[in-house]
Amino acid sequence: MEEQGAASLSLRAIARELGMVSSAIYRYFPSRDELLTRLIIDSYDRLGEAVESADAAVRRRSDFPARFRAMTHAIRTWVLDNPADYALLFGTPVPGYAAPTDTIGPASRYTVAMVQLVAEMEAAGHAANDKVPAPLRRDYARFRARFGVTVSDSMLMKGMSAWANVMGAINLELFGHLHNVVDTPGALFEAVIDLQGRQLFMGTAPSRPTSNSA
Amino acid sequence: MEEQGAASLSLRAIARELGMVSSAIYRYFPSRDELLTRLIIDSYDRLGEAVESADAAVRRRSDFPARFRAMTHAIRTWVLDNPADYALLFGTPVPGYAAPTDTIGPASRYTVAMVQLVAEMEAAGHAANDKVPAPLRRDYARFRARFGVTVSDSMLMKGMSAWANVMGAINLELFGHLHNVVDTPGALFEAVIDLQGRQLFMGTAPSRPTSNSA
DNA sequence: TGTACATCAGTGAACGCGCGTTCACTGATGTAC
DNA sequence: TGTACATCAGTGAACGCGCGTTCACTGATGTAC
Repeated sequence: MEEQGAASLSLRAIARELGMVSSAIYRYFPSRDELLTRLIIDSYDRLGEAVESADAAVRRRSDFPARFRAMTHAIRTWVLDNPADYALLFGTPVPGYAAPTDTIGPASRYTVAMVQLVAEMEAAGHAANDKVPAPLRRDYARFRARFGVTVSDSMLMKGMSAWANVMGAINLELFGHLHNVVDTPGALFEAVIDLQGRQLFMGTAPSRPTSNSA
Repeated sequence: MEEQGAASLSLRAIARELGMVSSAIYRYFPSRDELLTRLIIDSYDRLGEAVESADAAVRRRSDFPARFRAMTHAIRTWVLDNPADYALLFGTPVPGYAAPTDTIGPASRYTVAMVQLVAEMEAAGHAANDKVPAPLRRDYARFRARFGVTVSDSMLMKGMSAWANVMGAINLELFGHLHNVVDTPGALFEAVIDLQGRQLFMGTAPSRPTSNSA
């Protein structure tokens, strides 16, 4: 059973799209919430898959800027190709619905992929030495434990800030906040990624003076 | 007529909240869309007002980092105090609704306030020299013309990237994407603002070597 | 100051619609002997 | 190979609900003379 279109997120709309009558859904899901959960998990998984394979497609594994570009572009491209999924995952939460714990794993996938990148950067000698507030350090310790990634607090913080920047640019574009302001959101995204990348890579050159591709 | 609570955005919910019967709304607004427009305009105006007065409260006008902090915190604070307004302004667009041009002015207010800041920074000697793609330069020319602000392309681009970063961090927090990841979103926001501020201010010291508060 | 009437702010019933959910059902497909 | 029956996938009618919208109405407030 595949729900590729996924235009609207009402049970009846999904049934309609599948060419079924609404009650037929209940043969597969006990309630709308379980259907929603499944849709959310599938969407997060497809997004995560898109980001991971974009990263994997970069041959020079030490070319971190290229990998950052590949991953962020993968997010934007996937979102533009699947605007309904974007609304489902990143739009206003559905009023009555509370996501169960099953969604945490898939939901983290695309984020962890990006954090993995900064972890590898750090392992390769890039340093970050920003002060990290104590409460965040606790959160980060849990994050590392849960997702099994080795990365310093300050590098993780940098990664999360970059994550917020990327998702913010996409959010503004997808939800129409650039209308009448920026006609070429692709160019703006490029610029944002570029500036953010600069903060991520050039500000923190490898500590060992390896021959570096600038 | 004031709709301070503004919990849900359905016409009937708003009527309920005002202690009225739903049809009474039609004495004041010809349709749901016009009501929505009014709510959106009012909300944007209150957000803009919050940001502007937070900025105005910083006495040392040349203390740009302080003003940046004041404005971004004003956005987050206002949003946390008015989550329903956040959903209305920045959540998933309402399906049938297309915002009329009347909303553009108020909608731009908080953004223009932040752009005004980078414009003043530039006037005070801060420089930005990132390459700006041609299509964005056209967009930016229109932006300057419409809002009457004097700022270079590269500085405006930096400002917009910072804007995306701030709104992204807020979006992740408000829509629950930090659940089970970061328990102290306030600390993360602080850190994001700090990193973003560093990119905005320390990367581009004033060209004239004035005595600078680091 | 008192009556007559217009205006105003809001009521309450009703409409058609899409929603999530239930329930008895139908007819095709698979399995047993 | 042929019949009997269970399982399966989906139908279709119905429910109660909240929605946006309409319409005839009510009763309080303001104004004219």
